[in-house]
Amino acid sequence: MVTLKDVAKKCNVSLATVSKALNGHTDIGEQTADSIRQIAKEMGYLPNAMARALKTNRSNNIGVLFVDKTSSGLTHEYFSEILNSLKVHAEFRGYDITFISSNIGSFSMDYYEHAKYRRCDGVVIASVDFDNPDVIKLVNSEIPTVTLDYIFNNCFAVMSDNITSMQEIVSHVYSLGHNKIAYIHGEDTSVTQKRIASFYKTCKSFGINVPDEYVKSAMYHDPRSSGLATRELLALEDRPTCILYPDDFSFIGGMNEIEKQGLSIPEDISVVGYDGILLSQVLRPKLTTFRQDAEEIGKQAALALIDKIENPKQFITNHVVVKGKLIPGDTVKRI
Amino acid sequence: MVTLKDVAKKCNVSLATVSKALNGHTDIGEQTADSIRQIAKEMGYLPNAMARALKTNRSNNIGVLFVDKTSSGLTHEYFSEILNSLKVHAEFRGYDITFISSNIGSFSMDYYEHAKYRRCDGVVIASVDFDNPDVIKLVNSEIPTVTLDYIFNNCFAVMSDNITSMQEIVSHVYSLGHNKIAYIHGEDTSVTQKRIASFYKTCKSFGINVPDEYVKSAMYHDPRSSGLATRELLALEDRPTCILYPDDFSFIGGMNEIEKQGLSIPEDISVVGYDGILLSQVLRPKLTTFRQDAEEIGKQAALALIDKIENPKQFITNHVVVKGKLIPGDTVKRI
DNA sequence: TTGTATGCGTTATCAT
DNA sequence: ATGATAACGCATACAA
Repeated sequence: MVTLKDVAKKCNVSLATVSKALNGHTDIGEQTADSIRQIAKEMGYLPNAMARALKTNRSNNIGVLFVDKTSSGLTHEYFSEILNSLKVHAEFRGYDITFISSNIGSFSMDYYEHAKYRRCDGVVIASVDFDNPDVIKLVNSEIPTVTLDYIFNNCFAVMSDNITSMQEIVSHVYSLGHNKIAYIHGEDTSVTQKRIASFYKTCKSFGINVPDEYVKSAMYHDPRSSGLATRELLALEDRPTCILYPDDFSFIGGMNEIEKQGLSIPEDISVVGYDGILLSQVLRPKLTTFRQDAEEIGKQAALALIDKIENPKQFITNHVVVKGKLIPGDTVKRI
Repeated sequence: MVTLKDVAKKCNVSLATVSKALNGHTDIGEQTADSIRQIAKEMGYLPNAMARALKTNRSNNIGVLFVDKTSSGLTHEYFSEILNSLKVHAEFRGYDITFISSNIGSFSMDYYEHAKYRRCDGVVIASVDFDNPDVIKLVNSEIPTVTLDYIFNNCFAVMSDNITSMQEIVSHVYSLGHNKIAYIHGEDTSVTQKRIASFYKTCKSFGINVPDEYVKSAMYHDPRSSGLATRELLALEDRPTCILYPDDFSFIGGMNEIEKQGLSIPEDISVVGYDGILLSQVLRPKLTTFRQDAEEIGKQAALALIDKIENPKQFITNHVVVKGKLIPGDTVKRI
């Protein structure tokens, strides 16, 4: 381990001078600084992040909290895309990413304690379970936080645009002649509530009547439950002409059910997914879906959090809405 | 921030005593220790990981290096499952996970420097690009490392069993009467080489002749290239009766091509995937595939690395092979 | 412009 | 059984 002290000795200057030179302070002679940097590099000097953090009380490390009931958060492509984007943009700004969880080591810490223990400068919370007391404790703590797809009143939030997205989907489907539109939605979350409300509202704006039996409950990322809902919808006396799914992956369950009944997409029934994951783009017929801009969501989260960390005084806590984009495919027939 | 000093003051003992009590040293009086622990808890004391790391030269943090040419590593379900498992088991042993990358902040560090800077106690390397000089530098450094699916001579490796898996796949297909078996493989990596060799060897052991045109090159996780390869195979004069794909996701490309030609699975052509991702289990017909035990791979990687970190002297650097499992589906017809 | 000295919070050594 | 103290590597206030 080569330390500042070693470099100082080699350079015949004081430790403080080396520190300043390496950190680009202006009160060091031009050539002195240059030669110090040069020698430090030659010696393979690397700052010790721990020592620096201890001294400055800043770890340059941001925590990521993914709580998923199924603990499959990472295998959900939407989240892994966000995580990747978050990582890229945080790293660009000099921050590393550490996962936060409870149960670290033999005894358990809650999220706040874990983040505090690691001296995270901030935490990004992507979770379905915002009612979790531990999550609430973290959000209300002095640690800067940013939430995804959920708004706390004292915490910056990055929201995917669930209102507009449903508007666009319904409008698209309606413009192709459909007015018997069914919606299979995911489990009850604030995101789901928004989508449902927007679904009803948009339908109403077009004068579309939505019978109760056209709105089915299923689970996100779960083809089985969407398959069951699909079966129910297909069994209706007055069958819908188009079904909206909770997400692209769940649609697979619907697809299976539809094919099983000898129906074909989109000739006999039209369908729309949600998320725009890779899968939706490689299925044939190509799935009509709504692409959430996960890259942008991750980026906004990183930038907002870092801004909050670095400029706490002037930071304005509000929320930003990230627009997605309808991706027309070949699964909605013009009728 | 409540520190050891604060607790010491409250307890009317010295700072050293508190430290010992909290760390379970035996040279502290039973009741003293108890009351100290009690009070520390009440005061909400949390150790400062940075200070501790500085002093002990151990960060209780392990780095994860995912290099993917497409930088889509995380969106590959196989890897995200491994990552999740790694995380769970590392956390259980008291270690947190931090991503390692180059380009941290404005200037770039290589992987070794990054890991060193963060004082990672060890690094897990999951990468396709093991030729990368920076990866090699890291592996050859003093930092304990564990590689996934690649063997360096001085580094513990966790290997998925690519030899046996191909044996099982070919045996299964052969047992159902196929002897015209085509293999679409991924890009050239050591994993691919093993699978190809095992494919040829197993075929030979059954007396199956494999014409050169039955072995096609495509890319992992890329339905397009597998789709093209499928087209070529289907155009063959002497068409194979079964096609093995690089992975489940790539199979989608083949599926599209097969359907496009009006053929059906498995009546007209049989197919087998690889990986056993969620998707393979929800498609209908259910895809016959080989499930890699990503959970076990992540676990073994975590345990081996931590063992290497905590018992460097007695640690034996070798490799462990994690067996997967053939998951018969409905895509291979008995002929 | 450069150097000295202090302390961040902890662990560990050595006294007592 | 308990306490005083040094040291980990660094940044910084202050002195020179």
